[in-house]
Amino acid sequence: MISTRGRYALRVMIDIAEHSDGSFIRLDEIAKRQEISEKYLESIVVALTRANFLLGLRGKGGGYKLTRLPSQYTVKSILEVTEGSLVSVACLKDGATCSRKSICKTLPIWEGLNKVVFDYLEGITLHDIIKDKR
Amino acid sequence: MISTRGRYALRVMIDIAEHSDGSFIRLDEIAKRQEISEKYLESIVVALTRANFLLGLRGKGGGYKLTRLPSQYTVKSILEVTEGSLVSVACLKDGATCSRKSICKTLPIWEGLNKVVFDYLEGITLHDIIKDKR
DNA sequence: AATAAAACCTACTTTGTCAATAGGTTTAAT
DNA sequence: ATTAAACCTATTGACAAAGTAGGTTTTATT
Repeated sequence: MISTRGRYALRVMIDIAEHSDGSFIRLDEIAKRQEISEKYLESIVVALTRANFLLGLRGKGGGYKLTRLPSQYTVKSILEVTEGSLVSVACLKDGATCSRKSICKTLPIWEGLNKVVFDYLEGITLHDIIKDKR
Repeated sequence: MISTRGRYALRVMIDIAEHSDGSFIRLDEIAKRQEISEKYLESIVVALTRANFLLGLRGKGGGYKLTRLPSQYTVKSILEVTEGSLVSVACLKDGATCSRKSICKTLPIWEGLNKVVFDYLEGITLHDIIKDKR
């Protein structure tokens, strides 16, 4: 299940990619366009900035812009930065330890599911999403 | 994200499919083999029984058995019965209403994700899981 | 230098769901 | 009559998601 955090993050990235003409874009503009609470967006954008997905400029005339080309952002990377692990099942989380791991008949199913999801989300970039519009 | 409910349900179904010789299998045996709280399993098995995935027999000598062949249960169907909607994103839930639906650039992505997940889980049956063992 | 506008930071609250537990009731075989 | 099983109802505790509130720092402009 992908939460609002990740979904909003993707919408922000798309919004910036679409409206970017080299200058910085203010968060309140994005919030208005996307009809999302600016305060909530703040916490999401922080994650994107810390991961160097966005460059933030403070003060008057400030805002955000992309640090790379739209084709360099996969949907998967954006979701991972904002949601943490994208893994579909607790058994596959990083520190997960399970005594039945070696005998579990369902584990391979979850690994397969994971792969299918990852491959799909890795195959889509910001560029793919905005290309028809701009 | 698939929760313990659905994952346990799948393990129960596999367990019954593997140990079934036509007779009923007691829940406390399953719970012991699978190392899952019997009480918790109860609430899960109720859902499977109500959906006619299992047949329950009360009283001495009672237990559970499958109502169909293992090849007739897809992983998707088992998860859906126990987890409710398997949908990966709230926007796609049944009653979901969103004013941005028609203009949303991310919606097609979630629809695609859904399809990928559904197709994968629909392609695996109980029989596929147990076939090498029995 | 003062001011305004923007990002940035910290903490809190509310809500809801998951996971599990507890204790009792009904049914069926012996 | 007794025992063993499924079945039913209610409750709890923990945790995370979603959002809110209020203040601090940085930068451009006047």
